[in-house]
Amino acid sequence: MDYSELVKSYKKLESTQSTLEKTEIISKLFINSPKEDLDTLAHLIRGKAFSEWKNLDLGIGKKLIIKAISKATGIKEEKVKKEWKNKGDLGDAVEVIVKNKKQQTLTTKKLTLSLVQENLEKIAGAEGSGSQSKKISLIAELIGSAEPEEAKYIVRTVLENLRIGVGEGLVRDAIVKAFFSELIGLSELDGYEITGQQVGIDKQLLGSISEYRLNKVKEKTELIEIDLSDDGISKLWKKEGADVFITDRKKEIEDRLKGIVQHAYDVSTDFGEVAEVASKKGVQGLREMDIELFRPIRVMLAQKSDSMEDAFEAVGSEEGLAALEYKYDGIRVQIHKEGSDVKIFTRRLEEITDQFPEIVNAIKDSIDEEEVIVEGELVGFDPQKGYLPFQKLSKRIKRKYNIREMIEKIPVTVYLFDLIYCNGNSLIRQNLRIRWSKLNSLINKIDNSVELASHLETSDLDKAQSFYQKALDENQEGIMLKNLSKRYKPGSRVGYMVKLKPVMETLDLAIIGAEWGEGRRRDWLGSYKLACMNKETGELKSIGKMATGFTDEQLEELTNKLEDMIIQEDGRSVKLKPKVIVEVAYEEIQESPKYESGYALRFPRLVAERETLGTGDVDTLDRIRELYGKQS
DNA sequence: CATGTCTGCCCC
DNA sequence: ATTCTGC
DNA sequence: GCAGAATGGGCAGACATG
Repeated sequence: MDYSELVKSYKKLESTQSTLEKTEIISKLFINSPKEDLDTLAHLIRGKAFSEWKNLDLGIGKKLIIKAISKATGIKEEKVKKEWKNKGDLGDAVEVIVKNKKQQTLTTKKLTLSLVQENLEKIAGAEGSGSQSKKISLIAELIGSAEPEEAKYIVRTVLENLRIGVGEGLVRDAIVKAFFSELIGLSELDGYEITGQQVGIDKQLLGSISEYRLNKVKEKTELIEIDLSDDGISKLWKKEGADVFITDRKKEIEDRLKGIVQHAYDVSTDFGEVAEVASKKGVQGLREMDIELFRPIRVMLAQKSDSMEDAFEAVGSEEGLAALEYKYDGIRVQIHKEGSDVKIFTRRLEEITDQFPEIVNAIKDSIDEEEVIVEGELVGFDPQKGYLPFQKLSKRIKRKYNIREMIEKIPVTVYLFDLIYCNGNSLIRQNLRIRWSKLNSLINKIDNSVELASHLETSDLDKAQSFYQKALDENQEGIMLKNLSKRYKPGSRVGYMVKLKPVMETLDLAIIGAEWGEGRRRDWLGSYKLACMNKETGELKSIGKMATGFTDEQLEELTNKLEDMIIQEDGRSVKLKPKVIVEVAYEEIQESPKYESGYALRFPRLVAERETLGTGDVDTLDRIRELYGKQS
């Protein structure tokens, strides 16, 4: 497939916000794609170079892209940066630059999907001395062969930030639409006992089915009237002689198909594979895809809750019963074991087995079952000092050297809370009650670094409150609440699993700088540098940046106000007269190697603008120190 | 060889 | 991680 | 309610540079 064809679709996707339209555009691409491009297409459509589980990195960021653009076009880096600031997007910038350049040069070779993919693979494979310049050359080569619009999307793809509003859900729906529009093989779906070959098409889908496909359908189908819904089926197409019926239960069937595709993706984390199986083996093929040991599946995520009452409301079963667990401040891990082989994965499916050899051993000792996948939180825990802050634990995550030394310096414990797979059986469709009790039964409770998460099943709010308090007293983040009758849903933020954390005090801080935004924030200052007051010297000291919590309206207002206070501009960042004071929420104060105050905020976000305050009213460094001291 | 810059579907 | 936005 | 987008601190490692 020519890259230009994909680019046409990118453009359309970027220009509409309608999910139906987007699904339609993507599904057409899938339908028209040659078989050998399906895999590449499935990744590129989301702006990803590779499938997630493969652990391939491009190692390219904005700084190197600027060099590549400069190299490909002969435009100075400074000018590229200027255009970037101008457009609020490096892709938009390169488009303009290439457009101006094109007047002088002839286009070289035509870009195809496979050529783009090939270069991306070469980029990921480059390492060692001189590898950066090699990567830059490979990108420059693509940009050099690209039409302006193609260059735009190549740059965005390399940055893995396509900004066209296509995520996982849309690709899933598009796969359903592309390969199962006709719903041939309806009989394979649970609950529908249908023999023969029929085609069910919803009114909404009619617009998208091509004449060619319709005729194909006619060729191989034989009309049988089936009452799929309580209301019966429409005869519209029968009158015109097509063997197609319109069902009012389209949504149900479609949801079922989406569920099948979703499950296939959840266990494979690879839309390329899902698309290929859907195309070659159909629904049955997808259904046969299942969890495989040592191939991590996507984890289930929790929603936020504001109070214990809300939390119980969200997850409580009929009798108001819920499972409560500590929310440990560590790393979410999924651990696979087969005999004496153990692998540890993070929630982004990165493997961190080598970093935690003591956990590998402890798992072997704690679990006798041959094959399991368990899930838990890996926490820094020192028997002498108690739980360690996340910052300490994080020193171990990406470590390649001195691993042994760190086992003693930063000891860890893993608190298990879920069982996903056991001896050939996936448990994700089982409810939590079953998964938790089975997990309990297979953990040998011996004294090592593997424990079960602190867990309480109750419907009593008072008991829940004291459990929550206990978690906080032990320096954990809060608690999780889970519905015991619900299944494991990979990759989803589900409402029946919520987290509850205390509301932190807020700080009043001065805005002393900012950075111009990108994408939807291209016209606004999108990130704000904050400072507290050193009372002794009367100086404002930086304490971090804040970039979330405001509405679009607030962003616009703030930008307008702050534009008049710019003292100095340097590329994308501006220095500001400290006039605007904001109330900022955060989760924790951390020691910082980066900011003047020596501290930084963990997860800072805007609460409100404090229009009545001036720089004399901002919180002092002394107060920050005091709050920091109170944390542990 | 020491230091600085950049990167990460990084971890949170 | 958090938060807002549009569907 | 969901998915998507835009952004936070800080860590180790990999290269580039001098």
